Amino acid sequence: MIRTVNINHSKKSLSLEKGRRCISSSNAPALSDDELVAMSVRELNQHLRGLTKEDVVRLKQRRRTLKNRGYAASCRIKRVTQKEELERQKIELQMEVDKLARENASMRLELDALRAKYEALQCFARTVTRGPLSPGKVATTSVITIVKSANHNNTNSSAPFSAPS
Amino acid sequence: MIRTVNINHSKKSLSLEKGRRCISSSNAPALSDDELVAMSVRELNQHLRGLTKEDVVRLKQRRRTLKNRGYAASCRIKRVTQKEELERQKIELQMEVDKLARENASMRLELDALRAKYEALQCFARTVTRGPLSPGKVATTSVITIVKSANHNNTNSSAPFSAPS
DNA sequence: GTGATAAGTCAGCAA
DNA sequence: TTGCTGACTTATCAC
Repeated sequence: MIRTVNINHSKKSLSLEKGRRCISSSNAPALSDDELVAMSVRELNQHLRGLTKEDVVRLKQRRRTLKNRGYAASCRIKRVTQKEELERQKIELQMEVDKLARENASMRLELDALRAKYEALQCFARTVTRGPLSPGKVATTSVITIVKSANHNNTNSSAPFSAPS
Repeated sequence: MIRTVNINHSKKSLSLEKGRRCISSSNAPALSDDELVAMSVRELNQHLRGLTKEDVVRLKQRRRTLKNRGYAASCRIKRVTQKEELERQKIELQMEVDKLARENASMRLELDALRAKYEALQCFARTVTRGPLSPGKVATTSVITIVKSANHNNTNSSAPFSAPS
């Protein structure tokens, strides 16, 4: 749904003279939309001198309408800005989730590896301590074997030296 | 910015008869807005018999305008729905971030504790192996090799049998 | 023709 | 009075 929007929608002049001054029914110079909308109330009152009460009302109404046009525009801009902001925050959060998930995974690996190493060392320590007779070859073999299969067990078996949390 | 909106904005009837049938300039019964907008083209054509070309155009235009009114309404609804959806997703992501961060923190603690335990055990193993008898250099060397492959941590190693965490 | 949407108009609220 | 926003109308686009 791609839409190529014409930028032609803008500035429907409320004065029928395409945004430039003109001579109204009286002798006062009329105002362009831009001038009228940018004018302060005090300035406006000065331009109101010598106009029909009806003309005054009309001019004020035109000013109000022009102002409303601007309000509507800023309202729309605000709306899209807020939406973009929400989307931006969403992307940001998504990236944070990804980052944390990666950290999490790598820590989990590290934890598992360390657990395996710990168990291996613990096994080794056991053999060493309870076998004062022939500690040599048996111990070495044990350690190497365990290390090679070092990924399986998750939690601590109660062991002589361990201090489980 | 809480606004109590009047639900009074609705259903400005394009037919000037407050939404009920009336007798038009010809003898055909006029249609309410709801009827007109819900009507299929075929049904509409049947109601168009015996009307001025001008009336036909007017009726079709009225139908189009009524349709547009509906389109505008669904456009607004869609807009707020999407915004709510974005906010919902944002909250969801935020919760996921929190959850992952908690997991992360607890794993980090666990990791540190395990590292400390590992170091303690390692210390102990070293003393035992190189202590009383000379129990085979091979075993000792093996252990030390494994120890070196452990990613070195800064966590305080304390007494051999202490139970950190 | 039908549906959607940007811009503009108006009503009505809030400050 | 000023600013904002919901509903409506109109113009315009895509299909």
